[in-house]
Amino acid sequence: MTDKQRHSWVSIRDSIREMILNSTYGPGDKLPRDEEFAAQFGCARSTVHRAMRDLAQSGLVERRRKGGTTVRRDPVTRATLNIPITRLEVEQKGSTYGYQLIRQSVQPTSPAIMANFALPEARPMLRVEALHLADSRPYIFEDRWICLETVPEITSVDLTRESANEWLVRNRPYSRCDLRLYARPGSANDSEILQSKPGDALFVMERTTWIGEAPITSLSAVAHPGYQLFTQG
Amino acid sequence: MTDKQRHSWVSIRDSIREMILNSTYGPGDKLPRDEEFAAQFGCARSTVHRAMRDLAQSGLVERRRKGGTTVRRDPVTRATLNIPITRLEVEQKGSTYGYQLIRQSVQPTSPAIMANFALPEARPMLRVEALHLADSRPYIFEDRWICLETVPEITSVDLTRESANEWLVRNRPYSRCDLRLYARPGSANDSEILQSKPGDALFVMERTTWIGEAPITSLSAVAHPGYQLFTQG
DNA sequence: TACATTAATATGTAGCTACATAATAATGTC
DNA sequence: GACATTATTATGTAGCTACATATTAATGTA
Repeated sequence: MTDKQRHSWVSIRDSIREMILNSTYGPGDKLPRDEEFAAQFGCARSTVHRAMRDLAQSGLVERRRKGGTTVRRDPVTRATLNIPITRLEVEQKGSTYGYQLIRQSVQPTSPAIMANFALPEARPMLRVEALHLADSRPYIFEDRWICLETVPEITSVDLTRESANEWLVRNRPYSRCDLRLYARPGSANDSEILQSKPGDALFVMERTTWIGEAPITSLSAVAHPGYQLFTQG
Repeated sequence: MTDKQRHSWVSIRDSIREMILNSTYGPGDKLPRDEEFAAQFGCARSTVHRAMRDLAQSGLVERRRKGGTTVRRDPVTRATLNIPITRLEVEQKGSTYGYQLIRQSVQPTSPAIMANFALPEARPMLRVEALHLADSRPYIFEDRWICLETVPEITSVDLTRESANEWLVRNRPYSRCDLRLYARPGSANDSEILQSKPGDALFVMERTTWIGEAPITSLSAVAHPGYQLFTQG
């Protein structure tokens, strides 16, 4: 009795995931070809393909041309982080956003920033240190380097009024973003800026972006004690 | 001269992104319909659709049926975190993996864990405290709660030999995963287990997973001082 | 046997059609 | 004018065909 109802790729995906879950296909096993699954489910290969692409993206299976599809031996947890503009993050929590430029100057790239960009030699960059506030309390301190060759217009932006964070995100989409997250103890300098106590544990987000091969910006954002980063399911 | 060469959805996506980048379409603007773009580029609507889906997923545009496609006013940085099994993470760094069960006992759900699962009432859970080691040094300490109703088989697993982390990830795929990341100062207890100094800043990853509506596990993983979490671009 | 060449194969992509779905706009009725 | 009903519209999905691409397997040759 061939079922003639249409099958959504979501239901196909769930069926295949279920089979992997209940060990019909175990870790390392090769799955049937898309065409076979299509025949089995009574749907088109394109529908199976869509389902498979999703399973591959979520890290459950691996696909290789000619090699076929295999269940990953070492499943990974893949989570998508949503990092909004800081102002919006603050406002969404119902707080009043504040912004404060601390320092800005043109400098040659520091070794650490060169490493972030994987640059072989130093380039002129604008270094901007600024503080984001929530209800007048320090929220996130950012130490940002902006590549002047890639973003020359930044010099004509009044960074005392508009944060570089916001200007860049609105005016300079990027094609690649590297992220690094870690914790570090607050220094004396942190204490002063973030009004934290020395010895507080601070959450640090380092972000480096490119457009094509050209470096845009690299920054380290240090959050106030108690800050938490969530996934948006 | 209509170009009859085939256009890949990647190149279409890049073209549209480029237009958004160079302000042909600004934040909040409505983009042309897929069909119009297709005519403009000389490709099929499905190709534009594929490109648009990618742009929507990366957070640059928003799509709504009938409403059309608009450039997001508040672009977000979307980054995908890859959280592998701890053993593999350690081995991939070239270190020798070690594992040590510290405690395990059946307990009613603690209020904090109930909140993570959004459970209205307590359920019997297996609480497992274990330490992952890299080259015999503490790497990550995990305090895990496993729902016995959803995963009854866990009671027959010898958790002194195999980590719950590994058993679950191999045997219990999840459909939903919530993640929370933050920093906290090390306590005296942490110092003992992680061999950290009191006052060290510790990186904490809290992870809660479900299969369908059923809770699987909720854990807090505390990493050794110096631990960093990366995105895999 | 060793190595280069060729064939086979499973996934990946582009293009088309047809229809589904959600959200807005237009319309009708009281 | 207020509200329910209906049409319109842009995206979303399913199915099909054809071809591209990467990789393995098979084959041929020295």
